[in-house]
Amino acid sequence: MIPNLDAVFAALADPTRRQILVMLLEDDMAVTDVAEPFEMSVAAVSKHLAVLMRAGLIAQEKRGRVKWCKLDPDAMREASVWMQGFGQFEAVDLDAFEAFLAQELDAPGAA
Amino acid sequence: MIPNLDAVFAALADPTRRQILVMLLEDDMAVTDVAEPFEMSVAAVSKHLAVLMRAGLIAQEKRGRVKWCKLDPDAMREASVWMQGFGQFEAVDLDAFEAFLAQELDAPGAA
DNA sequence: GCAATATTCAACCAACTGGTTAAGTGATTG
DNA sequence: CAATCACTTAACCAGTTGGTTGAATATTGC
Repeated sequence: MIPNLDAVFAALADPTRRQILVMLLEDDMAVTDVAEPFEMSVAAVSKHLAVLMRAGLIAQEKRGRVKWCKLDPDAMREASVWMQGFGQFEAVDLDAFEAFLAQELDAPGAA
Repeated sequence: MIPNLDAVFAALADPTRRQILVMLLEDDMAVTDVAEPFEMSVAAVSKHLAVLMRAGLIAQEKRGRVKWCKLDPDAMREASVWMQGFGQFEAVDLDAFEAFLAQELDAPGAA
């Protein structure tokens, strides 16, 4: 799947949406509960969730009349990978970092 | 400095601006040269550069009548740090990763 | 079946975005 | 000095965004 960086970054550019993502980091939530801490209508939050959906940042699953929202970390990871070329780890030896990652992926949790 | 995540992500949401950043990864460039590969006016590119400036993603320095543009990686690093909580390294042992970073920062390039 | 709940849809609005062209501002060069 | 070059600003335009309210659509419980 080609990550739509336009949609991902545009979705992340709004503070309400970023806060929603942080909330979903804690736990999956219903739309109404996502909307609760915000001083805006449920319809507005529903639109924000649609934006996050289109960007692939969250997934939604309808059970009964409740739609559960959960993080979908793939899209953000893709965006993060795109960023890594820009000096994020400039103080770190990149080859060693890649070797570290390879080792971790070979024997996860073995460190 | 508090990174303005709104501005950084909004700036990254446009493909023209991302391409400009990639170009600047190669080398610092004058505004006219940044504009050359794009099928739009220099004025439009100048506006894109202003957006990247406001986001802190690039720096500009005027020498004579030429304004040189260079990457300023701090803002993107801040945004990247924000993202890291969202499962980016979920397949990786995070404690080991932090230890790796600490070691790298102690003895940079010694690996 | 009816009322309440959960969520979205539709229409609307003000503000912002990304582009245009034309004019303005400095710096350089002939 | 005058023309040119590098770049920004201003005014404008169409399309998008982020919010509103009110109606529509399921689903659930009494």
